[in-house]
Amino acid sequence: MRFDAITIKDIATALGLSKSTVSRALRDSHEISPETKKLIRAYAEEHNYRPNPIALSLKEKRSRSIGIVVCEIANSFFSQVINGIESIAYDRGYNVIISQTHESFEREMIGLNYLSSRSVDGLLISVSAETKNFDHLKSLQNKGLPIVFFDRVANDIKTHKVTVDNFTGSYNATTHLIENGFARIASISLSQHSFITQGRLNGYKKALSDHHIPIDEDLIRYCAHGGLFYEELEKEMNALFMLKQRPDAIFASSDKITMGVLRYFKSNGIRVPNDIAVVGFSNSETTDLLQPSLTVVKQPAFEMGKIATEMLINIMEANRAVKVFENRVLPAELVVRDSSVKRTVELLNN
Amino acid sequence: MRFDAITIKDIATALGLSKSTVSRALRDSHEISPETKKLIRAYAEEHNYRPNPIALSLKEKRSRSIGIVVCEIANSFFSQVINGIESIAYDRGYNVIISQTHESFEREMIGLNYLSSRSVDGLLISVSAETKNFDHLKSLQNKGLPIVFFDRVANDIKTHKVTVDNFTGSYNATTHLIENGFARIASISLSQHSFITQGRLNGYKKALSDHHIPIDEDLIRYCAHGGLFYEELEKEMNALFMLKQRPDAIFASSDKITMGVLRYFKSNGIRVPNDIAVVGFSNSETTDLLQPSLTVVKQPAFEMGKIATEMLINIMEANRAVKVFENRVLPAELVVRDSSVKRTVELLNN
DNA sequence: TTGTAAGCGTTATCAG
DNA sequence: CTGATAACGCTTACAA
Repeated sequence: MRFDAITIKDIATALGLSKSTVSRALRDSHEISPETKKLIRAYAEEHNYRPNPIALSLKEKRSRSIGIVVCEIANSFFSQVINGIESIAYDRGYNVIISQTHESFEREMIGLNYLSSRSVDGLLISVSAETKNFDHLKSLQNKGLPIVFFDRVANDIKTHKVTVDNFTGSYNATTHLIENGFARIASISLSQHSFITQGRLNGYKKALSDHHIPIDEDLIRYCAHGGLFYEELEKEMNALFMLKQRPDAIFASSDKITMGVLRYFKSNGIRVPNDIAVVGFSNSETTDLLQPSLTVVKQPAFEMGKIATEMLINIMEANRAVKVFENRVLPAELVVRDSSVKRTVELLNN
Repeated sequence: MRFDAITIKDIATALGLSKSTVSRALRDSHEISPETKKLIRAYAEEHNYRPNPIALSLKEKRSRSIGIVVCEIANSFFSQVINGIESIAYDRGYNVIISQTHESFEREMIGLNYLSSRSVDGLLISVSAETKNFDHLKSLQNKGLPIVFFDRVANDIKTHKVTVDNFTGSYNATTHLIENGFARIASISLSQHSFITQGRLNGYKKALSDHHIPIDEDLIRYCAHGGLFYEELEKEMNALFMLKQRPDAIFASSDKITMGVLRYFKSNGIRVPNDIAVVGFSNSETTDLLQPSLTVVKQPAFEMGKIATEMLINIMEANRAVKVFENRVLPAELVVRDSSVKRTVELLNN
């Protein structure tokens, strides 16, 4: 496909045929005689002919590629989603191009610009923690770009969406803490305006009120940059630990934040779960190896990627404009481990 | 850039000029009068004109994109490398397309096929654990595709390479274990033929022999698939623990394998470092939070990505064929934590 | 059944 | 200073 790439034209001249004949033969058109076909295909095979996808894109005005926008591929949740996306996309003949925002709105814009200029045929996006305004996405959609949101969605854009049941996930996690004897439960999450924060916070609050525990706004903290910078998280944690009444448990609502919380405890000599219990959203594959093993709310990330991609391809390949959109909500799973259960003396030595 | 994308032709007809004039004005050619330029640029600006990169690629026979092949983006080491790659690539006006092998030779071939057919202008690759034969890469290179290897390189392909000093990294890790009183040190690494296994194993062996410890081949194990499947690793670990003389320390030579080893110990109730000490190659950002905190050999992943990309772009943009290649070796850092140091009684309770 | 020509968006060459 | 034309690789009316 490079310097010496063979083209249809080359085949045509070599065989003394026309470009169109060759093109048709290669696409197995019925209007080409079997012998000619055979001849052409043999030659193409022998010379390892590969159609030039760039020329095709130009002609067909589509690239057979899907753009993905996530904050960080280093985040287990997102890398699992990406694997799900790829598993479907490749089967359906699409390739994916990944763009990272690193939780920055500006980077999101740049990435989006690139992807759309690069003529992706569709977009799968989980917006950055900083993103409050969705006009840029609306405008892309208005220009005809099919978009499907996953995880961090834009409420007011009409399209397919795949999310996890943030409310129930948090509700269960919080309830679990309450049932294990914790009552001053703090919450630390992404930026306040974020879609997932809303759901997760509501689940947390509902669990508290269902158990007649008053909601203390001092215990509810946010990280505007998703805890991508440790300092951001540290500030919030410090605030929490300066309270006259310290929390006895903490519910962390994203992978990055959960790890930051543990790091904070470690560097400040705060022991889990003795001094404070922890439950966090996380899809990391090593949470069971942590000290102590971590109770997590786990999302079906791979599944989410698959579903989002199927939805997207459905829009892309639809003959008429899709008007009715689906809002798919997947269950989150609570995995109970040691970080959220009061230790008995026996366990101390392990 | 989609359905309603404005083109040079549109501008030309709207302004009653020719395509060439518009094209030239947009590229700020000196042969266009200031007024015409102004007019055209104003119109282009107003209508948000963006050159179509696909048309450009077709014309220029290059896509301004770089292909990346790694085993898994979920692996911290590789996601850090990718961030390094992006940091340079975007600055120099290149975009990146990522392909994952999941340690499979077949997938590597498929990905490579895609990337080359997609006309990437250059390739950055760390081969899969299964890859023993490099003919496919040689042939791509012969077709004119610039390639730079990082981390897992192909020895017999002549091009730039960036690796870490695997030998010294392992030597230091092993020496550290020896100096801390361990003598039956096992090694578990990627497939035997892999470039990095060779270096890491040699460092391990040299450290042993420098300290007059005999090399016991029973203690040297390999994971042909890089420990991507836990069962693979479990088998090797079982073999190790079936020995009459069990190892008292283990040196794990990749991120995935290191985590697998810890998981093995955890599920078999083997305590670290009491029952066995552990040092492993890892770039994971949570190794300090593990139980116990993990002593690691850490690679300058981001740096490696940056350097590899600079090298690649140098080849791609060179006016004459590059004949002299560089083999850059970066230092690995040993981070000593608890998993490799015999515990005193005081430490037991934390 | 096969060939010719136009077009996708762009730039380069050559005229004017 | 500006315009017409060809070319990149491919598909597809339309002609033959």
